[in-house]
Amino acid sequence: MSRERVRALKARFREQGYRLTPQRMALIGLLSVSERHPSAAGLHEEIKEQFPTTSLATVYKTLAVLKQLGEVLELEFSQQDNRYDGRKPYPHPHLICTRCRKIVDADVNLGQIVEAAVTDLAGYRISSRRFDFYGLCPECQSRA
Amino acid sequence: MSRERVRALKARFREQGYRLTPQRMALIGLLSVSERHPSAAGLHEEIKEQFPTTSLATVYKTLAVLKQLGEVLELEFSQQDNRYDGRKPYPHPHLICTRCRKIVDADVNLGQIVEAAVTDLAGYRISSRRFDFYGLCPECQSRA
DNA sequence: TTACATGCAAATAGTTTGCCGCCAA
DNA sequence: TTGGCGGCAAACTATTTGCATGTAA
Repeated sequence: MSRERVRALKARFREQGYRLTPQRMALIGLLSVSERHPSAAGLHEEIKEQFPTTSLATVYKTLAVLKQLGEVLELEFSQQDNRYDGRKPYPHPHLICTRCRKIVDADVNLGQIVEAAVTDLAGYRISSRRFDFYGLCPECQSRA
Repeated sequence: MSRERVRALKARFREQGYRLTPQRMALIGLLSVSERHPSAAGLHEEIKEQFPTTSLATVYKTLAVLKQLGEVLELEFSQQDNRYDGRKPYPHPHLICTRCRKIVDADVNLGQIVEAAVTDLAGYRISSRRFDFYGLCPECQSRA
């Protein structure tokens, strides 16, 4: 539940010696609620509704802190905004619409399926993984 | 075998009405051989050994053609160079070292394992997928 | 011959950084 | 009180684009 997630994130900030500024609390609140895997720019737009002077740089800097704490999952893209998940900061599969760029969680536990196979694969120490599915969401299919 | 791959790629260029310039043939040759998932800049460096005047823009433009033909797999990253695979242009899992950035193919057929589950997942029409594993390669582990 | 490709340079865009003033602890 | 933080602007970097020249077919 998002209220708990907010509390947990604030606690982690405090215990790691990071200051809890209004901007950071706002970002934590948004990330704890959003299921839409927002971009930094999107988060910035939302935060400005509460704190109009907030800069995009601050959003990026706070996301960097959260990444370092392992409290946000970053989905990298090369020519589009990266997308962030603060509700489920651990690797999990997504459904990514190649048209509208909507990202939702895939309801299939691929992690467990291949867990045994990937913990020590070819001598690698696996620390993270990325299972993404690209395709058209139902809405875009009907628009086509 | 890479000689066949070269032939196939040249044929596809011709049949699609694309010209086979020396630069393009060099790039096709490199992509058909390289198992290291090179970056555009890396390919540019290699091509310049054969054709010193070749520009990076031409490399990108030719990669764009190959992408459109579905003859190269592009692995996107946000703050590092994208990486390309012209030998196996279809989705397949990789092992990506988070330290040295080396990328090798993962010898596990995840695609087949979850094939049935993902062809029509949550109403999406899946067209592509990305299964990447991040971690330390054996070399980097021993250096740590 | 001529439409398409090359190569240069400039533009683009997401992200990061430097610096100074400010405020959370 | 004070060292970390926010905000602004500039820097950075991978990639894309525009255009004049060159060349594959």
